[in-house]
Amino acid sequence: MYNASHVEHKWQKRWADSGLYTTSLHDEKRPKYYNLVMFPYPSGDKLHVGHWYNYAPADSWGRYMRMKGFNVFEPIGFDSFGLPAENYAIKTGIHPTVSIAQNCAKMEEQLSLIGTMYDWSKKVVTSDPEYYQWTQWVFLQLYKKGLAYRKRAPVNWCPSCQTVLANEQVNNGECDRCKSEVTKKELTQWFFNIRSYAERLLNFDGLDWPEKTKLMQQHWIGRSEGSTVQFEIFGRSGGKIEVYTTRVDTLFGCTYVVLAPEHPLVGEITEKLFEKDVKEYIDNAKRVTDINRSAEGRDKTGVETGAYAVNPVNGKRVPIWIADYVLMTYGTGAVMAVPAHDERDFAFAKKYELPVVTVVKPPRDNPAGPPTDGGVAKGEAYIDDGVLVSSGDYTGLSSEMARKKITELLKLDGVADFQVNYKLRDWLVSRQRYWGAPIPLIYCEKCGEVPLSEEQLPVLLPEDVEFRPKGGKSPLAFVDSFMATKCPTCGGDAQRESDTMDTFVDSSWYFLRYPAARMKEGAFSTELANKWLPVDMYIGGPEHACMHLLYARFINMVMHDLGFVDFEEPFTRLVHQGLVTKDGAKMSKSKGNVVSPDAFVSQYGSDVFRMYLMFMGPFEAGGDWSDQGITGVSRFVDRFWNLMADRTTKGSSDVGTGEKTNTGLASARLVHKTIKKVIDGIEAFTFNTAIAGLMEFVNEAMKVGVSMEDKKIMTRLIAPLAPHLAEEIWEHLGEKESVFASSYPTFDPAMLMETSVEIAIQVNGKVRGTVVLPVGCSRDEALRAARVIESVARYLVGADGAAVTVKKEIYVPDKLVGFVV
RNA sequence: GCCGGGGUGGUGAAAUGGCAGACACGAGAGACUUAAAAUCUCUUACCCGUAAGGGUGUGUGGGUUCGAGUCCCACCCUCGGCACCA
Repeated sequence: MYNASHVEHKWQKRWADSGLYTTSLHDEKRPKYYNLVMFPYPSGDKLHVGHWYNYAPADSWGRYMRMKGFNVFEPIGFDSFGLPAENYAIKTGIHPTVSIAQNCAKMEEQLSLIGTMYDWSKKVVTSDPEYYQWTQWVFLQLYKKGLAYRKRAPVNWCPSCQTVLANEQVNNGECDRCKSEVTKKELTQWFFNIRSYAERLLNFDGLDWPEKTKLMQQHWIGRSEGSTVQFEIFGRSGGKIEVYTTRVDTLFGCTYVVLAPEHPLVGEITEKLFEKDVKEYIDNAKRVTDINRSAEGRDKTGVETGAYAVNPVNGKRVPIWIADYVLMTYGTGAVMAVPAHDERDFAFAKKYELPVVTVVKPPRDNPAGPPTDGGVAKGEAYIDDGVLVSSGDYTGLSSEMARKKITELLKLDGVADFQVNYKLRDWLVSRQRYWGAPIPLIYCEKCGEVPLSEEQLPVLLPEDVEFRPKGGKSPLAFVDSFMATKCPTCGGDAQRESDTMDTFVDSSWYFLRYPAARMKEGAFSTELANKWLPVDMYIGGPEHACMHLLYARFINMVMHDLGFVDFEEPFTRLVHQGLVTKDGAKMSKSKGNVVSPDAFVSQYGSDVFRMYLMFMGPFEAGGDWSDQGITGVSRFVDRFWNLMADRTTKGSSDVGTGEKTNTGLASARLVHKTIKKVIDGIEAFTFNTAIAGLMEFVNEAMKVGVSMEDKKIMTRLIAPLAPHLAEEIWEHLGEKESVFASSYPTFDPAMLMETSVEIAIQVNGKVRGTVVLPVGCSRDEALRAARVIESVARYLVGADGAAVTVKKEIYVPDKLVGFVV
């Protein structure tokens, strides 16, 4: 009887004592392999099924690569700054330093129960000063390169968390963390200029990432090619409105111009008569913005300014409107409205009875396109490209050509130019919170904004703080002993920056530090980073596609540009684990459907639990948790144990397939087939089929016995999936070293060859019988053999007993024979 | 609305265009047992049939093909992501 709990304790202790998984980072003999999982947040809750679902298969992958001969580095750490610990402190008075230390210790213990081969000597904890000092250093590097800057900007503000949120942290107008409604607030904030890296971030060359993730990042970055066009303001010499458009080909169809409510020209151009309405609209827009524009649905609103703009292409006067469907944060904050060819402009024009002028028609060679005037007649905008009409000299040009020509010509007069825009906004890194890395800057009355020097790091978080944020200021702002400092330049009185950094800054460089986790002289070792990075395999949730994964790439590129590392991309291969749900719903405390692994682990053991999670389905698909199926894996482990560890092996050294041969070939074929199936499964992250392959082998071997040699093969085969079990059997089989010091079995393709094969026989596409034929049997032989099979033959004769005409004979070697009659 | 996954037995699932449902769970029957648990054996897509056998089946409707879960077109449902980006 296999005693999982005893065996697992034994091996966990032995692994830890022997330092088996402390990777020698200077080993030159084996190729390196950096196997990384996204590090966890050390929450007070226990490790849940989702953690296991992520970490256990990731560890199996690492163990597999290790046995394949790689020197595998598999580190782990804790992403320990952030709101939950601070909110917990506000509620309970327990200091984050204390609660985080407790949580880390607890999670470390739980993580070791999984039986992972983490190299704990390289642990990083982002809230330790020895780490965040270097997060501050990273900030300074960006500052020096001109990539960190301050600006006053309307920001997403969570009234409940009293903090600023990144766009990425706002969902449906709600705060990502507390679900409160997000409002706007004007604050001076620190930003990282990630936009200047937009173009490079769009390039995924050489990255083995899921297509889906690349697409999501591309959409997030949102590159668009267009033109800026300047409209003169009628009656105001020198007054100009610059608009951005991707459809300059529709310029002749522009019937009005729209400014965002926040546009700086609004006050200047509004005519007296319209001032009251405009003011009202803008006030309203601010409030509407506060409540969240999307909550208003898609209904467009706007107000007239009374001013007019002049279309540079034809000198036509068009009214200037203000509407909140134009965003100040994208393009120039002003658009030329072409209702005939833009859905939003069309809806707006209909509502306010503005003219609709068609200037693009479907190309003649596209009969599928709308018929007459592009669709305006049908009550909708024609938004596709086509051929220009009513467009002066440009009439008859294709949209594509017209965009080029119109911009080029207007460019000569200096009123237009080509322009590429991105949806991506700069990364807002200021947080008005306590539990984060302080931004390493001071404000001096004489010298202004002064960055600290490296020697002045870390800027330590003060211990004694009132955590509750007040009025949009960080709790640090109220700690005089922290705030008051001397200017490093002039020595005069100065104030520290009171904001801390977004925790995404912490996690955007941690993978660089792991190889030199204890390093005191720098954030990371250039030498070790160049040796060990990029990360060969990065495993984590798809929810990080547009945040963490984008930020990490950005920071890594900056480090590259500064000459600290010689690779641009940090993660070569990326795999996302699927979501484990319970009754179809995401597990969450509020729903009360969180499944705790602990009871299952103590009942069945961690190997069984790990394999059950892997057996549920493909790793990337996730699945719905059910308590039931685990018994199947548990039975399998018992049978595997009984079969392998039982020394009274049946005398035969062969594992038969029911047609046992004297040569033993049949058994070898099953062994090799199993090896192939397991390897294929692991490589594809479909561990379920790998485990199924092992089950098939055991089911067969139970009947006929298994040789010592094959026992050793199977034990090595299962080792990455059930590490404790494999070690124990390995020892039982008389091996002295760890099974993970052995190599992974390989298969011989020649051994997979069958001598005979069962072939399906189809008549008119329907299977009517089968026949066993030698492999590589000729067409004639196969057809002859197929014809005489009774269940087939009767379909080849008519009612009168005469042979029917066979119109076609098909032979797919070693697969099937087909007759068409 | 747009972009991307995904729809296969009672359940989780498997299947280079070639015998759909491997491997498991559950269920049913049996063996062992004083009994139960555990274990082992057999059955288990659906319909008709005592059976032999036949028919129908991979979200729906079309198409390509000797042959489609797999490829193409249209649609429905579902899960994720984005959402006035000019």
